[in-house]
Amino acid sequence: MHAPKYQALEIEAKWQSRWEASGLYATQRDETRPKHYALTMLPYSSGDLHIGHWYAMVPSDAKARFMRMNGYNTFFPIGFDAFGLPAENAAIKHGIHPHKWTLANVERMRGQLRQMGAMWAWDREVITCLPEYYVWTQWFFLKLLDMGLAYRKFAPVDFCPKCNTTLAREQVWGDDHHCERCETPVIKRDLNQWCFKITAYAEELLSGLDQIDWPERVKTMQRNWIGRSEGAQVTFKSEEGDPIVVFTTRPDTLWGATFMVLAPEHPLVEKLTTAEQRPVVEAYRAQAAHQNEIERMAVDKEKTGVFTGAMAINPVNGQRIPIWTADYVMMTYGTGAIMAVPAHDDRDMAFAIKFGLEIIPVIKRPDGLAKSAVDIAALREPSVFTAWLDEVHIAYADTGSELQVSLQGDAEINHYITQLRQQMLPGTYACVAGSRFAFVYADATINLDSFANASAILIRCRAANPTAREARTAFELLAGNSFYADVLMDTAMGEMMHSGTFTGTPGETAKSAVIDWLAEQGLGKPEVNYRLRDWLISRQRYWGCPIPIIYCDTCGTVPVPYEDLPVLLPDDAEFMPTGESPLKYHAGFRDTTCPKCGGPAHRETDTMDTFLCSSWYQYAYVSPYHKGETPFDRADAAYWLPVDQYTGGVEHATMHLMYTRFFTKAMRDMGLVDFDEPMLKLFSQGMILGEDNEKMSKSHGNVVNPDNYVSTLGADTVRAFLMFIGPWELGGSWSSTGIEGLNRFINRLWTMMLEPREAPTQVPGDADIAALRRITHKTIRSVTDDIKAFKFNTALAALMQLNNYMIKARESDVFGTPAWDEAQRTMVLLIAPLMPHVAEELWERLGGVYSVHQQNWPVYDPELAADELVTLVVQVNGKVRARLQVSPDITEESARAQALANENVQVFMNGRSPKKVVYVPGKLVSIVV
RNA sequence: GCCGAAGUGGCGGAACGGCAUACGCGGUGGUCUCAAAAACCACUGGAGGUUGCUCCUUGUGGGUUCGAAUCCCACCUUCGGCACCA
Repeated sequence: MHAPKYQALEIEAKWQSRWEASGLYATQRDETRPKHYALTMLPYSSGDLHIGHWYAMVPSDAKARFMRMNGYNTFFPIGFDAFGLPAENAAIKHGIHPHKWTLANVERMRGQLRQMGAMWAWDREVITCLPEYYVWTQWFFLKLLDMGLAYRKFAPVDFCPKCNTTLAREQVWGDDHHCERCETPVIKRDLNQWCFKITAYAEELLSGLDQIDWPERVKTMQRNWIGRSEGAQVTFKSEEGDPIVVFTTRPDTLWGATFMVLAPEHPLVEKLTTAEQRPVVEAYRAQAAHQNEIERMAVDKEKTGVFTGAMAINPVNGQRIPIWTADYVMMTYGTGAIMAVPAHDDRDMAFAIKFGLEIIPVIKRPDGLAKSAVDIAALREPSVFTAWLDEVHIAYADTGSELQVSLQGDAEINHYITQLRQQMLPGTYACVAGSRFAFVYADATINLDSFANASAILIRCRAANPTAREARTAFELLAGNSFYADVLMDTAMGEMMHSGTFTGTPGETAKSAVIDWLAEQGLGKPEVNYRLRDWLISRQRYWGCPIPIIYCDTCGTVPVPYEDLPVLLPDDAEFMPTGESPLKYHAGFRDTTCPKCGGPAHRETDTMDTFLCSSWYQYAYVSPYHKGETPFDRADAAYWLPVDQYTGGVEHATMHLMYTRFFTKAMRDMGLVDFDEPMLKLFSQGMILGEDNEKMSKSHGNVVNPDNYVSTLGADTVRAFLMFIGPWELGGSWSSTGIEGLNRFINRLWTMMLEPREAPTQVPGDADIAALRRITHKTIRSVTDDIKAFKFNTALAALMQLNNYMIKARESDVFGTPAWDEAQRTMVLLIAPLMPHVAEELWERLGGVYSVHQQNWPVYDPELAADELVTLVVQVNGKVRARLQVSPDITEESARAQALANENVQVFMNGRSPKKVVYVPGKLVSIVV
């Protein structure tokens, strides 16, 4: 007699239909039990469930099943993100209507999803392209418009020439600014576009991250994306009196502002430019505008810019400074104008050096480092000077032509300058740079602390040295010597200098002290800036949710009244390969009447970014296609929301995960929900790679089709393998031999559970029973902890160990004992979340009542799981020299005595007596001799 | 350049202050077979050896500790994100 063979396909088909027929996964509100809303990111209805979907969904399902067995009323819904360009492309290519194509795909994917054996709540499925769904997407648009969170503007926007549509900023990826979907580099276009004011929630989107249990990497990405900067707004004035407002994060460097830069698109450029400079400025602006049209320039391109001819007045010291325009200043961030402080900003430094603009350091290096290069020919008696340097222990190098001196701290610098001057020949000069910037002459020392001194320095140095005549600024005399390279610029928060009454203000308080003073003087105010941009939602495509807006010649932009929703997509649009949306040419859709005046009007023909559909889908699931005043049933929402555990790919960190947080905050403000964050916990899985460790793609030829494996080895094997690959958050590579190993495991498990055996004739020993129960309870403990922490790979490893143990144990006398039965039942319960079909079949064959998935998760008994003997490691001088099998409650004295008595330990102690003995109960004895 | 993650046998990985290499893959030998596959059993980090043993080994170099894959510092490599954001 042998066990029946493990027939995966038969078992899986049988249980899938039984689960469905018995409504095992139907959703039920149950106020008596704690709820758990588990959610995996909804798939796009591509028509094919690929291995990446399996990799994302299977562990998510396993965790949901685990929660269910732990007493939670668990909701694990599924649906389809069904709008989007692929459907439209299919329509153009194959002449199939996107609606038909999409629904056929959904039907196919439903079948594939069923094969996965997940506990999907099919009764709450949503498909985002159905009017019953998108009526609410449109409703949200109107609500946001009512709240002032939606607006239309004409501006240059990112446009994908392949998809023929605009994109939101966060949908443009990488160095080459390519389309997130098709990887084509984007171009800029000036268009009228609808935007959502996500920036209105910038501060809350940032601070809310502290309240949610999300992976740090995702939170960090969102923080960087939001890009909060604290600083001040400061108003400069042109000589003619035009206010020029700048944003700066370093108001403490204001005294070092030696020029200003306006973005080429800045409106003031036109006004400020002098007649003389107008031709070059106009040429530059034209070129900058043109560069926007074509591909973006290389990242580390040489800085460019032109002088406008105008001068500004630095409000803190009255200094006249030139106003330039350059494309390194962006019109879209801050005010589009900056004060340039080249001494403490590397971009301004590069620009100043290139164009010969003055540089005045105003912050002292916190490290006190200074350097000085002295021309040996400038010294009376070089040997006397070097002897002095040696005597006072000042480090220097002699290059043959100059002494390169390194100095530390004010006292040393001052002492050095005094000595140096005595040694210098008249008509020569030397410099000090770093913690102090000074030019030293036999008869004077001049600090580089103001425009006036800068010119004085330049005049004297030019007179002293013919090569200095080429220098345009005093600073350039330093920049020309590579010895100074690391002390020329410093961006640290240091003590202020050369800054009037603020001189001496320490770095820690400088920023706030200056901001307070600016506000008092009416010169500026505190200001926070964000890198985050508003969400551009218009898409020039057909297959999306229509934007419910009507344009009327008399009434202007008119929202479609709520009662007229939904604005339906016409089904008779013509799909031509023109690259333009068919809606634009569909008279029946486009031409309408104004809801206000009844006159002729036309509809908005752009549709919405599909990320809108997925921004609120988790709310739709609680009561799909809701009919009523709100997008979902309030009682259902109150019970299920918010999502307790979300899982999905990290690629959505700054897109979907940002959008849905924004939606939730807006929904709270419209009174729909009473919480601030949509998903309390998030787990971001890694990516599954091909067998060659490369990203799966058709061009690599390494794409794995899950259906091939599901139809031969069965879904449970595929599930188990995907979870066994490695830590879920790190992703991993497919392995065609690796999956065989998991199939082998299930087969061995099957045989171990079901292979008949005659009852043993001997009574088993107590120790054998205890050992079996010990590993059983230990396994419960580790599998429970591992699944809680999403460590499915180690959970499976623990189950394999139990299986290996039981395979041997079943040959012994413990077979058939209550301990054996306990081990078998436990095994089935523990595998249930991971391999739901095998578990159900084994459960039935063991005589369990339907269904294993409705059983309680086993609880381990710490006493049974406790080790009877532990291995005590004995180290001599940090090296393992012996291992003792001892009872875990051994006394310290006894442990020490046994350790010292060990033969091998004595060999390594070599007759010496222990200096120190470290005892860690249950772990080790460490002897130091 | 900045931020984040990761570097452990032939491979995926485990351990995350206390027995390095759990579990799986692959490999070697064996059982079964006319033979092969499957299945099962044994071995499998490297070097040495008198085989109930030693030395070496967790990207590199330092440090802390009785003890470091694990903690600290510096560096190298790979991957991901951001990048002229004032």
